[in-house]
Amino acid sequence: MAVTAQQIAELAGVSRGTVDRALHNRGRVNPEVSARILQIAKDLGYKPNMIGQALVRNKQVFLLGMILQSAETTTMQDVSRGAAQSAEELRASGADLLIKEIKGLDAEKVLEAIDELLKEGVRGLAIAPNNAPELVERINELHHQGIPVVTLNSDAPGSRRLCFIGMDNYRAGQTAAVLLRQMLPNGGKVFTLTGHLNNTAHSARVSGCFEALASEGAEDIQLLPFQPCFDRDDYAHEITQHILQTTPDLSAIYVTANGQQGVCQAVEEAGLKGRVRVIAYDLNAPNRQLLRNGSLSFAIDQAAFQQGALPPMVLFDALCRDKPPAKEFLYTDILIRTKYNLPDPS
Amino acid sequence: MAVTAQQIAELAGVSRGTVDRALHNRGRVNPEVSARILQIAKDLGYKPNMIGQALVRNKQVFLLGMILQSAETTTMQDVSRGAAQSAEELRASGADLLIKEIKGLDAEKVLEAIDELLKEGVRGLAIAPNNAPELVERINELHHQGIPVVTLNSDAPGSRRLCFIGMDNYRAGQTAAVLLRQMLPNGGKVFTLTGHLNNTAHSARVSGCFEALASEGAEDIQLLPFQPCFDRDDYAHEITQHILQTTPDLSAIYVTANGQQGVCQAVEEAGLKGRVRVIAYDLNAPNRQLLRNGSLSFAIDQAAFQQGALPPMVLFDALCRDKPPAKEFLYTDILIRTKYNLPDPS
DNA sequence: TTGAAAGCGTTACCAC
DNA sequence: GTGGTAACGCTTTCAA
Repeated sequence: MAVTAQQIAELAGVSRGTVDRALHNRGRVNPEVSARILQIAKDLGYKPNMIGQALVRNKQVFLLGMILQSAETTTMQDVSRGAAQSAEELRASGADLLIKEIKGLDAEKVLEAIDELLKEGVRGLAIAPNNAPELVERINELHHQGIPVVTLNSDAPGSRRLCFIGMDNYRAGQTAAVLLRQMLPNGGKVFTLTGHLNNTAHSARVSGCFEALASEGAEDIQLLPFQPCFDRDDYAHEITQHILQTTPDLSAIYVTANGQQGVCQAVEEAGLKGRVRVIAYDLNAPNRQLLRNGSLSFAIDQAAFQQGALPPMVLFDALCRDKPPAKEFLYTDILIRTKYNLPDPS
Repeated sequence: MAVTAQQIAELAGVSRGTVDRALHNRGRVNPEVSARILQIAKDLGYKPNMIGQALVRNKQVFLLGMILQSAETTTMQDVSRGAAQSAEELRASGADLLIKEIKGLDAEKVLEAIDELLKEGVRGLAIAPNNAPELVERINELHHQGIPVVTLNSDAPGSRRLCFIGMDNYRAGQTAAVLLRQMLPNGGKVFTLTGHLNNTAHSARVSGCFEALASEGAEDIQLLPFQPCFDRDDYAHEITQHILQTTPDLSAIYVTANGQQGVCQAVEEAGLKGRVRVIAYDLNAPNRQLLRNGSLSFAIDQAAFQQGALPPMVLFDALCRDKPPAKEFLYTDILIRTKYNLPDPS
């Protein structure tokens, strides 16, 4: 049987209440008594019983909050499902998770959501900031108020967030490079289509790929200058049509953001499906379809479920178990998807 | 605030004890009273408080058991880590997990471990049976005794286990086929090296690959007859040496079991590293090294951590929350590894 | 500075 | 069949 606070109290010749105050440095306890209690606790290897703590937490209200932008996307829906699972598990520990979903990208709404959640009394916050530098200051304020913040999916660089949980886009780009290298043993021309030029995730996916190919000495793979399509399929379609005309010996297209449907459509219309290979990101419904019909060779997927499931747990551990995250960057897995290793759509 | 058994008791004009018996069909309660209680509970949407239940479970002893064979392998160590994490989480629900690790494959020791765990009083069992048909009967006995059994990593076909948690090896084979197809756009000769001819996992990996290539109409990929190396690197080395001599235009080697080190060594000795591509299974230390130095193009990895983490949760949900697993086959993810998307070794 | 007691929600046990 | 009571381990509050 595990050691209880009651046993320590008896050994120290004091009451449970005193033991509790001593163990948690709540003050109002004689330093000598406190020292004796701490010593006994250490000797006996006292670990507070999580269920007892949960019971007390439960009778009060212990809230955590999460704010998701682009909630309408497949990726964020997976994130949301992961968060829901953690919420369920946290309920067994006496904590509740409030999730605010925001459609599209809107830093203003995020700031509002933060205020609302604070009003509800959340003790910690998980935010998917998605390249909104205006949030950095707010995150720092929260840190100052003692409200830990975890960023997920995309980071808020320069802020005092507790940690970031998401994919390492640079490594994802390197991974794409390996796939290109394996697909093109004899070299070839590769065109890269990116989303936004000022999006750090998209940029990292490009540079990771380019630099990995360079460092592998893949001179036979010729990288054409990359272009942005602003996440739009119509622009992607137009750009791809043009590239296919001007570069008839194109071997592959690397798409770092949305636009893969426009790309694949243009490739198919040109009768080049299967000959011009396409690599894209994320495992949404269109990409599942494109993988199945062979338009897409590979999709690089982020572990979105994990990105939702981990943050609440990290916040809880930091707040209730005095266990800050092991690392500042908790990178989630980089998943390579083909038509045969698709997980069940959830 | 959530509905409590106490509130139901007051509304029904009975005591908590009666409510408890009624809600859990423990008998010794007037059918009419029981019906009234159940009706009220339903109307109020009563959900038993998990923390209260955990508290009671904790004062008794609630044990689950897990038995792992081949505990010395990297894969099983990952499985073990996953199980340890679940054990930690389950402690917050008042349950304990006992893990028995067995080195190598030994059905006799598994049977002994089952007896030991039963003597300790486990209420459910997770077993990695690894192709030991002699366990089927024992699993059926356990089922008869009301002890649910979950198989993990490998299944016990024909037994009354609650469910299987592990990789779909046939789909993994299909996934390997896609990788081969992508690497060999112009076709080529592929040699398949398997482990044991009577190992269902190895066989499924072979047939999944062969049948996927056939169904894709990949006639330009010529599949040489496969051979077993009995999981031994020395045999694999010898076989590969021979194949490389007799088939100088070999394009790739597909290794479904252990032996990849022998294969890669032979390829390297023949000066064919990078020209003859190799695909292998699992992400152990040697494979990490082989991926890094380019000997291995891809490793197909099973989500071993999950295979350890899920079974205790499934057993707990089935036993304590009356939630049997959603499906008979809970397939874990099929992960494609390259040198750049390796997870941190844990 | 300390102690005593209440309370969280459930289940188990023992009277009746 | 039923109800009352104790118990789990912790935190909190109030009284001393």
